[in-house]
Amino acid sequence: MKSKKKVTFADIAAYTGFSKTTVSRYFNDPDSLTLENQQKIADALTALDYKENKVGRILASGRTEFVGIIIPNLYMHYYSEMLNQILATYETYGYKFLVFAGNEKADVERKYIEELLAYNIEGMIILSPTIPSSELASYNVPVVGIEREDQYISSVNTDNYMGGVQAAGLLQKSDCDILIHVNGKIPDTSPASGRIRGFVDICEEYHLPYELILTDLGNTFEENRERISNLVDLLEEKYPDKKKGIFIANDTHANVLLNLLFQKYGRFPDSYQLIGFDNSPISREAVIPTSTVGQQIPVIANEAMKILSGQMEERKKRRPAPPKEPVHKIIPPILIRRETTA
Amino acid sequence: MKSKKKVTFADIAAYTGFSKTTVSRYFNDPDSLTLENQQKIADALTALDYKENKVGRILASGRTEFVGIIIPNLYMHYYSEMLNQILATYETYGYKFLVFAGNEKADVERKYIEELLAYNIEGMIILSPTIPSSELASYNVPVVGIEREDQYISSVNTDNYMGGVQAAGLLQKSDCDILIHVNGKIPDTSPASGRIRGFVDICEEYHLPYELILTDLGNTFEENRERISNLVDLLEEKYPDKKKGIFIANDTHANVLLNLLFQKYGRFPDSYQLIGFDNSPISREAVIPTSTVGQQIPVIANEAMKILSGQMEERKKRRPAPPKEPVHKIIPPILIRRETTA
DNA sequence: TTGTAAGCGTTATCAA
DNA sequence: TTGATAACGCTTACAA
Repeated sequence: MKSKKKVTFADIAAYTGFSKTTVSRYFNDPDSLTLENQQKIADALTALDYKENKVGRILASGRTEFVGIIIPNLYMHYYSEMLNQILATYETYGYKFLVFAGNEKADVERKYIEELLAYNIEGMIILSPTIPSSELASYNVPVVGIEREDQYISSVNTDNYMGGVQAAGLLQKSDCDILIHVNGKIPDTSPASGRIRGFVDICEEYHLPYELILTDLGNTFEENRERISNLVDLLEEKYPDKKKGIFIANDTHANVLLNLLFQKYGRFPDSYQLIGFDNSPISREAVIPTSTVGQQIPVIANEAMKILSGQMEERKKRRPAPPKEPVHKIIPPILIRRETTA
Repeated sequence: MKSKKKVTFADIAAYTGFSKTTVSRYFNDPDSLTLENQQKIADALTALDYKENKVGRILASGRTEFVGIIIPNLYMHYYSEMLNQILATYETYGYKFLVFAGNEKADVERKYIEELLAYNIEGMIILSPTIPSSELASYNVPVVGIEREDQYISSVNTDNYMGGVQAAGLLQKSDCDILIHVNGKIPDTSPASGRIRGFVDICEEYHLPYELILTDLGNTFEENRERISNLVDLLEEKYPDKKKGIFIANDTHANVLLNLLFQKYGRFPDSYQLIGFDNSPISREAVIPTSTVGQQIPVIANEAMKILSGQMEERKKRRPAPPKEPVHKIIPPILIRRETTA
């Protein structure tokens, strides 16, 4: 509405009679000015309604305080909640976030990374599984991956193995006749594959009858629904009089399964036990609150930024320590018992 | 891994024998160079492995191609999906997004806006209802609001009035004895208040018996659940033998209500009809697919960027047109009939 | 079609 | 404790 031109250090300098340098110091090392002069500059700042311009600062100092985020999408609760928690670290670490949703297309994500680099981002957090960590590492910028393949980059992951152990253990306690783990076809390099190993190890250790159903459950809700419906038919045919303990890949799928059972029986039948993964909102909001292996998303988000910020700060030092080996932080899951298990 | 120092236009200029200006022109107006020289520069670029640095460009040109987004949170589907769709406009408009989740605290959001301004963002999209549009307008940057008070800023909103009309119309068709609209206490300035007016107008026009229940339903799932449970008790007491047609504030609340009924009756009872608002994923993933007044989120996101980009481009012109009156775009909702209405 | 030179708003270096 | 001056990497008149 009012002033067209922006107020700069030069204006403040002219107004106060100091040099631009002194004005700069007021911001970056105020103790090096006398209190009196600090006050003079402070007054000028308000008198002229100075607004800081970080672009000049970036150019001169090379520090953008930008962190790039590549996320597969935001319609899955897991990702949106993770992004939410990462954004919240702004209060702690002060880094701003440039966010791209890559939709798991490698070339698209590559383009986004180029773009991020052009803005001199200081680091990246990668949730998308698409681009191999070897390539990410070659960009020569601190990178932290979350729940993705992480051989050549630092990462924060849920202890998926323990999650599988917890799930199998819970089903064991509820006297199931047969334990079933339903999941997609997960590559061994993905942290999520640990869930399967944890589940199997417990079943083997305690000689529990179990079955692994590793099959693509589809990418849309309709596909999920149809395939899980088929699964239910299959299980009821194969184990008609048995109590079935099901550990399913995530809470969204658990919800689909639960709804199918409810529609069929009007309640959650005694012949089933069910446990999901993630502790997504849907697990609480389902027709019956669903048991789940909970990921500690706020903890994961904070650890990721802690590691990243450590690496970014290291780089800014006059004589940075040589880049260390990638750090891999494992966060334990929290078993959440609700109404779909005894 | 390799080069420490970055390659700049000066390096390209030295390598090719051209000036920095010519190199710059290669990027911004390539046709002004001979094809031969274009090739020379292109070769140098790859030979030296040049990576663009947009910070210099921003400083010199004043154009950041940044758009700031202030969003209340990401755990509500509506917001995360809207953000998803806004991010997707990058492919069309090329603007990058700096995202903050403000959690509806006015002073926090103000701080974020200051921060955004310091990075010379060219425009803002505001989803948060917290800061009055009069204040947003005073920042002197193009602003588009979405589903919030918008007197002094441009905006894109769902046609909430029509949504209320559609909901009441659908309930009317299914022969309900009493129509009930459940909503929070919405200020008249919020676009969402139109839903109430649309609902009431139809009821009045067709002389349908109706009741308005405008009460705070709480901010957490547990609060929602308790208050909606009380609501059900109330309704069953007040209208024991009547067919109740309920239009409720949003799909999350509709889901809570639906689950309560299912737990009570083992199915969706004939004495109810139910319609929500938004077309959130939960409306499809509920125990019974739920009817809803659908918001066209991708359309809204695109319109918002269209309006914003128009205003931003206008500002860049040599002689910008005087800032016009705020534009208010209304997007019709789409009635989605599923299994909770006849 | 190409070049010169002056910025853009800070910070960094060296001197005073 | 303060200041002059030179970057930072690019764009943009204006000239040639």
